[in-house]
Amino acid sequence: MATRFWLFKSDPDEFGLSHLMKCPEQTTLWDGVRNYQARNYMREMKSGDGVLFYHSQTKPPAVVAIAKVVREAYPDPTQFDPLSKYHDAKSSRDEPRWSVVDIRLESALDRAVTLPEMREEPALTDMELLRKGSRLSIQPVRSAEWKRIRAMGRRQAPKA
DNA sequence: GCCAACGTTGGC
DNA sequence: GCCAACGTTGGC
Repeated sequence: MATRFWLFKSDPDEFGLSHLMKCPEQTTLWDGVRNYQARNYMREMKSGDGVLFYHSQTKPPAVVAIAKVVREAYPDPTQFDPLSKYHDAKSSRDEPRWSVVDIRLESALDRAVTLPEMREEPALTDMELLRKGSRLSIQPVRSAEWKRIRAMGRRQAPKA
């Protein structure tokens, strides 16, 4: 199956690129997702899939790094932990409700690709991220969008 | 800080 | 199974 591409939103106040860079092997499990659609996307992911690492709640919000999926979906341990804010009493170990994948940082972009820039980019007009009211924290990204954003993130912003 | 959009919950 | 109420997300 062909490599697929995804966008992961993170709130850098909670867990952003600087946190990911400090993780052992710059790898982390993506825990705490409590939205079924986002969960289902994680369950579709394959090792090697590409990840756009996005900071929300920043001024401006922006894609800041490239990562990749290095472990496919498995149960989110926080759902079983009564002390976790992600604890889910309705989930059971026999039938875990929530999943995680592991992602590893590949590289920070040379320059952040901001949301307003993306809105101005004709090649990106169909992106889920740019849809009004789009709140999904994990979204599929088309191959052409992936390439375009990577190009925009190189040292010099190319002409549109 | 505001508020629109969205998902979830729970009463009926 | 509908839908109003509520909580959350996230850009602005």
